[in-house]
Amino acid sequence: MAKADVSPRRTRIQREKRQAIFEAALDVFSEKGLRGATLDQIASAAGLSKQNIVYYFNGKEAIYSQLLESLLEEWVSPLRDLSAEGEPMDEILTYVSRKMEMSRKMPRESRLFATEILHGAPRLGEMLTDDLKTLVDEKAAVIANWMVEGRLATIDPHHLIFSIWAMTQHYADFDLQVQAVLGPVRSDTRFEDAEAFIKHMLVRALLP
Amino acid sequence: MAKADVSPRRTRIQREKRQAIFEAALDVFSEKGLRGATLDQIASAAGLSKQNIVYYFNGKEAIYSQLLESLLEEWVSPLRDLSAEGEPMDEILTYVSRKMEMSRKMPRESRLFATEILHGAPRLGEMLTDDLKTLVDEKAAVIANWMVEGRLATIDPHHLIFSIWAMTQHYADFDLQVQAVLGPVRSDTRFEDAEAFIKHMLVRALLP
DNA sequence: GGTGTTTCTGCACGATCGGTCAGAAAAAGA
DNA sequence: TCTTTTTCTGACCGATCGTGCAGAAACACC
Repeated sequence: MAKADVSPRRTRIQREKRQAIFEAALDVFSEKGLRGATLDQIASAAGLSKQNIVYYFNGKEAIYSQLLESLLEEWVSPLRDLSAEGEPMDEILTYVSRKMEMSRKMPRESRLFATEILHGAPRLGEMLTDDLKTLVDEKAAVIANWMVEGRLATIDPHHLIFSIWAMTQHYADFDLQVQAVLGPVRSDTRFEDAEAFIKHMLVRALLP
Repeated sequence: MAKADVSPRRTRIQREKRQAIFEAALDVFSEKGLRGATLDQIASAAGLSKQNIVYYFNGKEAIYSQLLESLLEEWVSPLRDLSAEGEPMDEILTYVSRKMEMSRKMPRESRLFATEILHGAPRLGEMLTDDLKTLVDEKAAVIANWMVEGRLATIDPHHLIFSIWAMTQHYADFDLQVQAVLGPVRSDTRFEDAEAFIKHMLVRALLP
């Protein structure tokens, strides 16, 4: 589907500049959205001229699409790493830890995906119904199996995964609201507190 | 602050047209965002001309701001109705029910607020740090008191509220992803299943 | 140093969008 | 009915934005 570069052969300058553009685009797109962002803003943030941006990417949409695509694999890696071989509760709590770490360290990526899905995800489309669904179904089956074995309490594995997504990503996507409500005093430990809270809830819900 | 109409005196036509514009704007803004939406799209959706839209509102931003403001009170009403006089578990589960009902019946409003906060909420600002913080602090205190009285297990009330926001709104804001993952088969009961799941988790977490 | 390729810029076009304004049309009030 | 106010429209403007293109500048290779 992706008409991606048939020749991934890139010069040093191409690699550097493309990376700089990606970094700048992540900044601008995550803050303003696809339509709110302008090529000038991205160019300025990348320290390049607008025309030079167009030289490396065929237009604004191309940057956006390729940026999304380049981030997708890392974005779902925590779930992919959830292993059927591990200790059930450990695996799930590790998953929560990694998701919270991403909310802390990659809020721009979280907001980028959130905005995309929120607005219809025209650029993800099959990625959701195919790849993501397959991955989630597979991991849900692993969790369901743990429940059958009596190693976890029985709850719906799909909604369990949804609830982990929701709670962890909430602290990235809605960080502004969280900070506004918590105030400056309690806000300095909000990520640690949130992680402890989520894990506490999940342990209570999942202990056999 | 709001230079809102000093005279709320409105003719019948004004009321009807303003309402039609609000309805159309909610459609367009929730789908495309503030910058992605155009006056022509709103006008077309409202069955009016672009100039007529400008006649009733002073520009696009004004529609957006007044729309947000007009929805805010209803949006937080479920939390406002959480009563210290009620039975603790009932009150919290009723709150979840009402939030899920809003995700089901008011997804446009949910996405509108989500996008606004996600992108910095320049139009809410003090509304969050003042009104919302006050409301949440007040209700968190109510819940904390229930815990002191031994009527609920002790967990952090603020993060409890955040987790309810996150889980319930997830099914509105990320409905596309939820549907993609669940598939058409399981998706028809997704709201009922989600509500049951969330309540189950909260009961487990909150039972003394 | 010469040559071909890659990288970058100046210029400018066309499209879109938000907003203005005079005046027409419709409604309300007398 | 006549007048006043409200409502609506057509024409248009300035600004912004994405994009194309010719050619300059920088670079790589021999």
